[in-house]
Amino acid sequence: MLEFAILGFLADAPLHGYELRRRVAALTGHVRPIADGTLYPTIKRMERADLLRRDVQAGQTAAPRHVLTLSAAGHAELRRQLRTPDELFITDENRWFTLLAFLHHLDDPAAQGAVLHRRLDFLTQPASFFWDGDRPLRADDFPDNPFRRGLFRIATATSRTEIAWLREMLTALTR
Amino acid sequence: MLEFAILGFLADAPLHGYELRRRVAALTGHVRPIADGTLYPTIKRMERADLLRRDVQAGQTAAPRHVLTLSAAGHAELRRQLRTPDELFITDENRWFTLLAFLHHLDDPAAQGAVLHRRLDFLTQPASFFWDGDRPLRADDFPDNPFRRGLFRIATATSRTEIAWLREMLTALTR
DNA sequence: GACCAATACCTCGCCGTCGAGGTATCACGT
DNA sequence: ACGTGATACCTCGACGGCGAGGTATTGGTC
Repeated sequence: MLEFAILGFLADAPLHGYELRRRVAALTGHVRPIADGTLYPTIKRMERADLLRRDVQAGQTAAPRHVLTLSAAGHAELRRQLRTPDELFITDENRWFTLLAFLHHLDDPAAQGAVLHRRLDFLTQPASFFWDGDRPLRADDFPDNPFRRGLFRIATATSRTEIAWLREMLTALTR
Repeated sequence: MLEFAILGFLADAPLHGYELRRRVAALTGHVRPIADGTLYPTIKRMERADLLRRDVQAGQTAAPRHVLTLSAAGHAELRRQLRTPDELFITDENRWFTLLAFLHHLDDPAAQGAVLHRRLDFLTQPASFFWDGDRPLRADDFPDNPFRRGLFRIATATSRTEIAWLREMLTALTR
């Protein structure tokens, strides 16, 4: 997840770790802040895997900045993950949003459309938060529980908006 | 997270592990399926912490079922977590939805209202997925990136719906 | 009678993330 | 000259969750 976000942001532009941290925090950290102790080991791991290059820039600011640049292998890995994302990236809203933030890096409208289609399929499947055996429960099944009713109301509104957008996008992409 | 969902479902009714697994999967697994190897060790941990009791029911079905019942300490722990949730439960949509699913177990309208208010405060804060220094970027800042525009459109619609619902609920709760 | 799927529970090793600590430099106020 | 806050990077122990394995029983099929 974090690795994916790093690939995405570095594909936008080379950055040093601290700035990367701020951007990742804004994108996902709005929701789930990212710790120092997570970021730097991840960068090291990606460096060892040759996904990125590190150029130390001494001077200027306080501490020497390590400017991170995506390698060719890094670009390839980003495109691979964008083209064939894990199921979690389709179903988990946090991950899906991150995917969407970088989908423009996949320079192939058909492949982009395929990804959007997977999300649309997921959203249009019958689903519920609660079941009675095989019967999906709805808001009306909780007349005395305003919180669960709210849950359904918010989820329905969100998914309607997104489905509408996905249909628009798919029409535009295949035209 | 998983522990919280278990507390919530067992507060609804005593369940055996397998059924618990299905319910947790429907609530969060819609988004993030939960593995066997996560559930059972968690149950054990909670049993050791006296949050729940286990009664083995031999016979009937295939393997002997372990019916799990929330203890008084378990109920207290659930209420404690509902009353003073970690920040992550307010900001992360997945966690927030789980919280909402069980907020009715907090039998105190004022405390319920306080939790809703925290969420409302979070949603009405200025926020963006992307920043240019201190300036939050908007959909119009990405004229050539339909995916990021979509991101903004979906996020805005979701948050509007939820804010409206929260305001309604808060009026109803304090009346 | 043999086989297989479904039910139900369990173990273990691995990995990503967190949180609390630490280091060093520069800018700024007093 | 001194302290403080911001910048920037790093380490390490702990923990939650995953995935791949395993066991045992029941009920149905060939």
